[in-house]
Amino acid sequence: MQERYEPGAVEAQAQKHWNDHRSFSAQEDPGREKYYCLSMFPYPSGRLHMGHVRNYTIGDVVTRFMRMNGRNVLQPMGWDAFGLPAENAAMANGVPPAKWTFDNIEYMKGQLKSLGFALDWDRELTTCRPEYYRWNQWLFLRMLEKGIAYQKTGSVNWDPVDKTVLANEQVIDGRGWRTGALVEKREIPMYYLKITAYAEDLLDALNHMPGWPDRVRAMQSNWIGRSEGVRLGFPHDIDGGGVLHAFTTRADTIMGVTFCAVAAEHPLASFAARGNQKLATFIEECRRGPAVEAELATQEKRGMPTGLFVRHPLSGEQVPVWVGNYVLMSYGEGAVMGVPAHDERDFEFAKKYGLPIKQVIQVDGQEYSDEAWQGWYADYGVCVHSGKYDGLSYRAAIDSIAADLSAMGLGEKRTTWRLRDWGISRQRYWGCPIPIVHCERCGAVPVPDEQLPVVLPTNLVPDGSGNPLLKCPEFLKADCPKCGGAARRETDTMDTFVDSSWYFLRFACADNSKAMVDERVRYWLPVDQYIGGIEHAILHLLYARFWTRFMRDLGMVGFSEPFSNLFTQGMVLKEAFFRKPEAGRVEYFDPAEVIVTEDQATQRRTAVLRADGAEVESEGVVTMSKSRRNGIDPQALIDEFGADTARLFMMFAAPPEQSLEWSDEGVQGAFRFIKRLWKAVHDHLSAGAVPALDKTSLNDAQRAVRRQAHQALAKVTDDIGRRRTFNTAIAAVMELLNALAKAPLEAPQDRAVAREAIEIAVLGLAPVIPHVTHVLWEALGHPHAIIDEPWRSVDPEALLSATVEMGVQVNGKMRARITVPADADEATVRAAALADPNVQRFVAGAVVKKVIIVPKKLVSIVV
RNA sequence: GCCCUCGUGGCGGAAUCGGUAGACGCAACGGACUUAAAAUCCGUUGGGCGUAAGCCCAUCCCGGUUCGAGUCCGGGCGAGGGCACCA
Repeated sequence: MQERYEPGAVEAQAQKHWNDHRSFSAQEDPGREKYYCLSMFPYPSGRLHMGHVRNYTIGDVVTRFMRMNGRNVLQPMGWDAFGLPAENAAMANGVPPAKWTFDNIEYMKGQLKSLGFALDWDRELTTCRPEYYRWNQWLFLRMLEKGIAYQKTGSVNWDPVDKTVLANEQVIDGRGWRTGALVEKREIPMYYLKITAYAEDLLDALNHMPGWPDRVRAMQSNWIGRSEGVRLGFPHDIDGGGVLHAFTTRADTIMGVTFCAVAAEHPLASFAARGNQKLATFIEECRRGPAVEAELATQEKRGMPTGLFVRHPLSGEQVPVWVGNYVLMSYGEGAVMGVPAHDERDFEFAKKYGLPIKQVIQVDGQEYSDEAWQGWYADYGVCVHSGKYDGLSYRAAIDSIAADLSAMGLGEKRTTWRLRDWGISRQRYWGCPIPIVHCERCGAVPVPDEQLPVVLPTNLVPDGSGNPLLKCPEFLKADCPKCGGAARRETDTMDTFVDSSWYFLRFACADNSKAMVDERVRYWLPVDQYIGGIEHAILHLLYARFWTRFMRDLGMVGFSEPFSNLFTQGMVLKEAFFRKPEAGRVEYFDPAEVIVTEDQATQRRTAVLRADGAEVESEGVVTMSKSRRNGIDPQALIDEFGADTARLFMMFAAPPEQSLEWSDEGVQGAFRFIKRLWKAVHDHLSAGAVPALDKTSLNDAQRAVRRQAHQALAKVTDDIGRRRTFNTAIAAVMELLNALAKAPLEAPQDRAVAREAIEIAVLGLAPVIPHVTHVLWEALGHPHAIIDEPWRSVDPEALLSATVEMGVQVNGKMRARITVPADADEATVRAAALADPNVQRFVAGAVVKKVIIVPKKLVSIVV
């Protein structure tokens, strides 16, 4: 073999082997246990970013490991190819989104290939192709039939200058990103998917998903947000009389109601606004306010009285009705009962507007006072100043109050969900057309199955002023499927989350032009290991779970959960720098162009731009993104050091589940390690013939090397196979190589032991750095490629050791280390510990009260 | 604001079920090789005290449980992710 490690030649050689042998083309084989390893498919944004490299390397390590462990592995790849960035690029460059997208796919596919991922490219799919998205349309029609898809109005961000709908991302400080115009909200008809019909199923199943991280299940559970409470009615005589409904989880505080607050969109608000100009203006302001929940929740709480009153259902007292900007029309009843004494938001609201505060819950005997209030007012306690309910605790009070309300017909227990139905209509061009035709006579008519797919034209270039489909007569013109008359095609397209809600099924049968899924789905699905960014913990994963359930109910798939095991990788972060001019938009700068200095004396960090020497501000260490210009291009890394170094570095720098702060240092270290591995194999082979290992004749030093090798193998196997902590697996092999460098190599059995250790090191790293290990394995004289080699099992005999080292604590402080025979009994260990001179110093003259022995680890002596 | 996660040397991180804190790597420093540099190899490296044996301090902060806490519990501070039209 060559003495020098040359990544270019090595990687070409390995990749050629995999191509020539079609190594990663997966075949259904009922006789073999399958393993479906899937990484979230990329949006073809132009080039791979570090998040991709991290994601796909994790998947590839798992794939190659499972394959070496005998499983029939499928690892496919595709493109999440519809989306907003393509339209933005089109506007900037005048290129149709389709061309931009396909060019990006071609480039990124080349990048993925150069990284040596074990992908089955025969199953590649692209969501912007009609062969794929026709099934979005087909299933949408099934949803319409089942009442799971339906139409209702929803509100959108409207840019009055460009006369177009904006995504939340395109609204900056309440203004359109291109025009700077104040964004308005508009109510328009949209299609919704009734995910709430599956809320209970989606929630309950979370308890039976051991392969998912707790944090993701917790996030989904909170998102679905089941709450048990009471729906109350406040009767009134307004507008002919009626009942104002409000939902509460704290019915025990009902006697503390001093006002009611309704959302700006609530009918009572609209009623009161007639003839009240000030109120109408206020409601209009609320409507214009933020649509994003994070902004809604942090904005100042404001309100205005409607001048209307409702009656308290139990006391009959008059309760004023206010409009509050913190009340959400989309949750519960769009109205809340205001109990300032026992709800933080109500408290703030009441303080601001001078509304009365009435304590009705007592916690640990505390009485209301302005100063002492915060910190316990929302706690559970017993009812006070509540008439017949006095003295009742939370549960008892709710039961009693709900029963009384129910008897009066003014309330009942009810479960409310935070989850809302999924609005999928997008007023955009580059997405899957919604298969609907609008007919003057027949209304909205679904496109019949035999007319699918409704094909999106690929030659349009959006200009920022509305959906270009509206100006495309070839697309717009249609015949009504019902009456045959002239009709207009729906121009809204589907949310791109629809595309990604079922692509994992399609990889099993990407070539089927007759059906959405087929029997191959039964073999491959569910996905055994799904890998993707933590940022998808809620939306994408929840939508996919919902979509799968709908297909299950149609009998198309035989399972409810599409992903048996989920691995959420951390984000790749880097510091971002920006300037915000007095007027105008924030401008970000490439970190490579920023010089950061730290003043030792003042501890003050300053960052200046290389170009003009003036200061820039730091946004902190945040996700790499195009908009922040803080991304590092992995291609430079690959070009300079090769794919193996890029892969090794990404896997070694941090545990894959944690966020990873990018640093340029360390890449050299990864490269250096591969060179050392290469040299170790080269030197070993150059040293001459290696005899067969004779386990019975080994001396202590040889046994020690063997033990270390098999300990490393055990750790690598567990770290990759179970724990997915690739960083520690790599560290274990590094330790082995360090030990080997110091081991004697004179005797023939020295070399035999070294050969075994080297092969373990090469095999153990094969999933991480597949190219170099491919070439090294061949150099070691093996007839099969390493990718076809079975994983090795640990020799338990090799792990045996005659002695162990144990720590000795006296009163909880570490005082000595002792070496005892591995099979020593407790009495022996105890005696050895007490005999240690340093232990004696601390024990002498005291009474030994207790000795705790943790076998092979620790002795704890209490005196 | 709400939900979730994280916080350990100069830096990335290790310590897997409450049991020897700092594995492995980076950086730095010292040395070898070299005319020199790069590359490579060897060594040192949490802080303080001590000639040494060793001792004290140390896992964001405060408190608790325990023979024993980086790990568990309560409270705080800081950072990151998500918040429904970015993907």
